[in-house]
Amino acid sequence: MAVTLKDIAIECGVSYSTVSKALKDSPLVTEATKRKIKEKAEEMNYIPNNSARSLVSNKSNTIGLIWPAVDRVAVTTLASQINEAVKKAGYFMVVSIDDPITAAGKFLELRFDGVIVFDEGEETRLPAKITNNIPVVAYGVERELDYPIINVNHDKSMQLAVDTLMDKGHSEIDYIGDLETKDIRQIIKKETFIHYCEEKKVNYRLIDSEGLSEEVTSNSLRKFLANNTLKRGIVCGSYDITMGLLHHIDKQAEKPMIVSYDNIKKFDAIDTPVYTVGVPSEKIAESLVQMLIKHIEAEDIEEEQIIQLYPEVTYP
Amino acid sequence: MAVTLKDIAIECGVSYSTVSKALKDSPLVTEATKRKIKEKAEEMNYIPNNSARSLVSNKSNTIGLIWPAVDRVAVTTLASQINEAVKKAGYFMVVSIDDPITAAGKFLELRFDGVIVFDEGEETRLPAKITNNIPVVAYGVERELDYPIINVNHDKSMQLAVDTLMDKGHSEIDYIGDLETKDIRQIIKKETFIHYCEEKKVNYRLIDSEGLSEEVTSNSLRKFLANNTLKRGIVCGSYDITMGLLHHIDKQAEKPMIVSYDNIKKFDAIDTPVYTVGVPSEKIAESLVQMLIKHIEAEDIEEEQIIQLYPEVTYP
DNA sequence: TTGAAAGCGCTACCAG
DNA sequence: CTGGTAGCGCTTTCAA
Repeated sequence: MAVTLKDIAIECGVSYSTVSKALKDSPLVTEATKRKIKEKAEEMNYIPNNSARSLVSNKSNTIGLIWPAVDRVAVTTLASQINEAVKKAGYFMVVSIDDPITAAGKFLELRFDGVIVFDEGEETRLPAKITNNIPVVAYGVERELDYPIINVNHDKSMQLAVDTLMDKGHSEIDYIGDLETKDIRQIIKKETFIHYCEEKKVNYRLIDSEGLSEEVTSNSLRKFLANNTLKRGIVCGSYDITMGLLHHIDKQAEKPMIVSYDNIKKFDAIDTPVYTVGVPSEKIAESLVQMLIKHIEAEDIEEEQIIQLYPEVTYP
Repeated sequence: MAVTLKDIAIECGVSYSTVSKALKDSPLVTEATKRKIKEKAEEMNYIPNNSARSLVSNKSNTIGLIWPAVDRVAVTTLASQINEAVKKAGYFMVVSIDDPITAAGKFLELRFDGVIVFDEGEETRLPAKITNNIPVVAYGVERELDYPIINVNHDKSMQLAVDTLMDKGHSEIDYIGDLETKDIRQIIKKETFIHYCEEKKVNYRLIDSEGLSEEVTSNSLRKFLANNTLKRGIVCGSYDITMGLLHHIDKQAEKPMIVSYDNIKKFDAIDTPVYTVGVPSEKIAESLVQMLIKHIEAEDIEEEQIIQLYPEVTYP
């Protein structure tokens, strides 16, 4: 059915190993034959068979991203940036929104070259059975894993957030975030906020967003605001949470100062200026991909398992 | 490196073709040998090589979803539902956030069994060069394509929206949507709204959301509301646009009646009740996958190229 | 510079 | 019921 090397070889009157070489731009083939073969291939609409290639070369040139929670905006931005970085490295990226173990298993069967996983806790820990067979890099929080993990230091971000507010004279600060959660990132943010405020003698309150999405935050804040008012300095746990908050203060004349976690460009589109803390998402993407490629291309490098990335503050 | 059928065969003292059959649960193998082989395979952590399989059987059991704009909430919901439907059909789904032509080309090289593409206009039209070689189904608007497309009848949805408002006594209606766009879905929604209002002698206004995201909508509305007030009946072009609108009317005591396009469960999470029109996303997913599978499993079925799905109204 | 041939891991067919 | 074997499309030696 589909055009193969052999078909091209016949058309060109050469052997199919020559065609193979020509199409890979091998120096072992004359420019003239190369050109002829390439033209024919194009004309015949040749599409390389990755399965065959992968079978013999043990390389599929594709990497898999495991991303079960498709719907958080900040993560979405990261995914696009990872896609770009992967492309730049000469690979193709594909994402699965299945549960992590299933996805990783399938990636293995498909003989992908590597996988990136958004680490969210125990449910996203990939078993050794899998990670022994394919390079894996995680994005998350510092924890013991048998594959490298990029730590974006949520704690440092929160300290930076509080410092930023204090610098502007705020000594009373509200934290809006997901309080009742098992998501380790959220826990770290909350805990660090508390400890750091105590250390710095800052008056603080914790306000539960009751989840991570904008809608739940907005609803939860409505209830809160029925009997309370917000302080003049606010730390938000994420982009989506900030959006939920903005529902309520959008039309307010006197706006509070908001420092939000998640350092993504998307904040620029918002009308209300918001300070932002976190590792810029391009840096995270760059770092993840570099690490993974290194593991794919060099066999068992003895490397630090935890890569530290440090947050920055941005003001639009 | 990785365990192969041969390795298992040696361990079990059988031929590797027997192992192949046993692992596929073929009736041609005794239960006893089957069990032994399966156990050994498990124990040795055998992972089938999809490349090899695909090479000989011409089947990868995976389908690709092309989804370049990762960040619209309604679409996100659809993607998860497609993933579920694909799984139920015995396939694995993988998504690419690359541009459609690149993605489709890669899917072809990877010898995936089919592709689903979110059709948004000319830039997402897949060339015959590709579609001749792999079954494709699109989700979008009725248009001429050389592969089947699921039409969710945006026009009918808009009529339904206006009817719903009229039923409740509204004779003045605002439409909030992306007005300056090349996205055919947005155009159809807007145009139908206009024509239908004229036909029904409804007083209407068009308000530009200046894009499809919640943020831009919110900003644009802020400007609008500086000099205007909204009518008591509003049609919103999408879930995200509705969210943008809610920024402004959240705290209002007297709420307008909102009918939003996009029929997804997510609306249930919102505090303000919103009427919803559109084809429920589970139905879209189901339909897309069924169609694709049909094309994968039966060769060139002479089939209607356009599948019509009709909208429903929902009130939480 | 080109060609021949082995072999990647697997399925499917045919022989026993 | 089990084994042997051809061959899927390709890369990669090795020979010519």
